[in-house]
Amino acid sequence: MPELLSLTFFSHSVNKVARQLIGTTLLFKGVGGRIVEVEAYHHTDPAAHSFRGPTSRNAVMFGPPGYAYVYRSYGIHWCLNFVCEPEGSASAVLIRAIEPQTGLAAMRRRRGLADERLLCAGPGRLCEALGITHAHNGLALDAPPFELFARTGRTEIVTGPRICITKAVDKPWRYGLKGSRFLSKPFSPEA
DNA sequence: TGCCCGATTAACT
DNA sequence: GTTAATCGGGCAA
Repeated sequence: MPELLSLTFFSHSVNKVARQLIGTTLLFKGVGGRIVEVEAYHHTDPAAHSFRGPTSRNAVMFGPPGYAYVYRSYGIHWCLNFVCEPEGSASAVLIRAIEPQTGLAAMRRRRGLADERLLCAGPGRLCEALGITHAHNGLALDAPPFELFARTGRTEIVTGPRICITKAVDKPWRYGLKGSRFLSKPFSPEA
């Protein structure tokens, strides 16, 4: 069985952790799969929620690493982030897509009749499939309902510009599993 | 206080 | 390609 991630895994630079998270297995209440796409958000980055300082929404980002930051996007969807770096850095990794592996029936039920490729291909879709909401904001990642298992074997990673942002668009802080068909959007050029 | 916009998605034309 | 759904934060007044 792969190694369970500890909180110290998250205490490094947000781009390093983002890269390390590709291939990691994420389970929430026993449902989930392999992480295939993430994006890094550093507090000095105008696109980050923490850029303009703490608010009630982003408070968790200013706390210690290894905790879940869940926020509402466009007033509709939930998005899951992992807080990284030493406490106070207010940096986090947005989990954008996973490859559905465990609990497919539960994911399909929550998402409706979506085909498997689209079950978790996007931050909003992923949270809906796993049943993650605002109620889980601030939970530790090394204890139930979360389970995170280190990747095993060789992992080929591709990078590119982040998606659906309007600031700091040039930063190549999107990371993906090379060749995965479960990405929210392809990386270009897809090698 | 009010208005605009966004780390999105699905359902249109 | 375009647009609605829907709400917290930023910023102008």
